[in-house]
Amino acid sequence: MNNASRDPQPIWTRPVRGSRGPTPGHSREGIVAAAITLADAAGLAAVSMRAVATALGTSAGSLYRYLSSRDDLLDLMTDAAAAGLRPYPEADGDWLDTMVLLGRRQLALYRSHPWLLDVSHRSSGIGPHTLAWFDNCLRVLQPLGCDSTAKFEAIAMMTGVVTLFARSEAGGDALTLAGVDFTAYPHLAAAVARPSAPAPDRDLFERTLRGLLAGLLAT
Amino acid sequence: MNNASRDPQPIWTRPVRGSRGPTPGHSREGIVAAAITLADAAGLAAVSMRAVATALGTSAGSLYRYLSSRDDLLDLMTDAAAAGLRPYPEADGDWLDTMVLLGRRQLALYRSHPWLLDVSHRSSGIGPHTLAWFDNCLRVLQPLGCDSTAKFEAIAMMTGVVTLFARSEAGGDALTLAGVDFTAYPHLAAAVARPSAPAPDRDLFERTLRGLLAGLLAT
DNA sequence: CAAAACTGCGAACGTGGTTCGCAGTTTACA
DNA sequence: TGTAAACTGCGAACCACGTTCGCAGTTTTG
Repeated sequence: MNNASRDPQPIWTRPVRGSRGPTPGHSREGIVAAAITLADAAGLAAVSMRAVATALGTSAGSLYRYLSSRDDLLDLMTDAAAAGLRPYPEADGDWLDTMVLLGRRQLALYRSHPWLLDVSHRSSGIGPHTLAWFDNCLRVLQPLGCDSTAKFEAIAMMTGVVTLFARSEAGGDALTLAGVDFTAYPHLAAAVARPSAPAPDRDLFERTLRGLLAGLLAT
Repeated sequence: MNNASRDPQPIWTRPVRGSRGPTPGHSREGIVAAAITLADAAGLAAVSMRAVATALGTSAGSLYRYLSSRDDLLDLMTDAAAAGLRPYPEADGDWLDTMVLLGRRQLALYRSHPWLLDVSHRSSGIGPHTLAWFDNCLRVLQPLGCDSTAKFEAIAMMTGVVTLFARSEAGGDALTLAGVDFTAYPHLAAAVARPSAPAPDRDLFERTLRGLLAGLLAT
C-alpha cells in the first residue's frame, strides 16, 4: 500500500519534527545524503533501510522517525539530485540552444547518479527542486507563442530522450549477441558481419534533441 | 546476485528438461502464460513466485524446476509479449511508413501489457521473438544506405520514444500540482492559470516518430 | 511536577526470492 | 532384468526486505 494515501501530507510539506522531545540525532538531509552515497556506489538496490541505517550508525526502525516509507526516501533522493541541476543557465541566447544545454546538464546528472534511471517516478514524487527546474524550462520557453500544453509535452519528451541516452550510455540496452544462432536472423547477421564503420557521428544527442524540440515547438 | 552468472547458459538455449524422470506437470509456456495473466490483471508486482504457483495449483519451489530465477520468468514474459508483434507488416511501401506502423504496433503492445514498462530490460534478456522483431526492422531499413550502427541507434531510439508515449498514456508522469505553493514557480503558475487551449494536435506520436527517424536516418 | 510528545532501539511480523532434502517416478545402461 | 542415475512435486526452511510496535529514556508544555 502506498504511504501517501495514509499520511495526510506529502513528504514535501510534512513537518520534520515537533517541539517536544530530545533533539534528533539525525536529519532528513543526512539520511538522504547517506542513501545517495550508497546508491552512487552500489546502485539503488543497495539502498535498503537497514543499509542506510547502518551507514548512519543507527537502526532501521529509527529511520521511520524521519520518513514514513522507503518511497519517501526515494522521492527525497530524486529531488536532492535535481538540486544538482542548479544554477540554471542564462536564458538570454536562443531558446533552443538553452534547452539543449539544459538537456546536457540533465544527461550529466544521470551520468553521475545512474540510479536515477531505476527509480520509477511516481506522480506525487515531484519535489521543489524538480518543480523549480520545470519552472525554469518554462521560463526559457516563454518567448514562444505556442500553447502551454505543447511546452509541457516538449519538456517531458526532452526529459525522456535524455533518459534514453543515459540508459544507452549505461550499457543497458547493448545487445549481447554472444552465442546467438544467427541463421534465423539474416539481416541481423548481415549487419553484424559487415564491419561497422567508425561512424564519427558526433553529437547524436544534440542532433536528436534539437530536431525533436524544433519539431514539437515549431512556431 | 544475478542468475545468469551461475547458470551456464541463458534461458533461451537452456534445455527444458532431461530425458529421465516423470513427465512434468507443467511447462514453461504455461507458467509464462499464467504470469502474464497475473501481470495484465494486477501489474508486475502481483507476479510473485508464490502467486504464479498458486495460479497453477502448485508450489513456489516447484517453479524452479522450469526456471532458475524470477528474472528468467520476466525475460520469458517479455519475449512472449514480443511474440504479439507478429505478423510483421509488409515492407513494400515506404520504409518510413512501415517503421511508423511498427512503432504503432509496439505502442499497442504496451497498451495491452502495461507491465512491460516496469520490467527493467537487462542486456541478456533478449529472446528470439525480440530478436526477430529487430531483424525485421533491419529488413525494413535495408534499402537505406546508411551505416548499420545508425540503424541500430534509430531502432533503439524508436523503441524508446514508444515507451515514452506509453508511459505518458499510462498516466505516470502527470504532474499532480494539487496543494503546491506556486509563489516560487511563477512560470508554472502562469501556465496553469492560463486556460490551456484544446490543442487538437493530433498524432503527436506520428509526428515525433517520423521526425526522429527521418532525422536519424537521413540519406 | 506531571502529562504529553518525542527519541532511539530492538524485537517482531508479513512477504518475497530462493534453497534444500525427501519421497516417488521414469529412463539409461550393464 | 535390475540397479543407479536423473528427474519430478512438495513443503519446510533460510535470508533479506519494508514496516510496525512497545519499551525506556528525554525534553517540552502547562
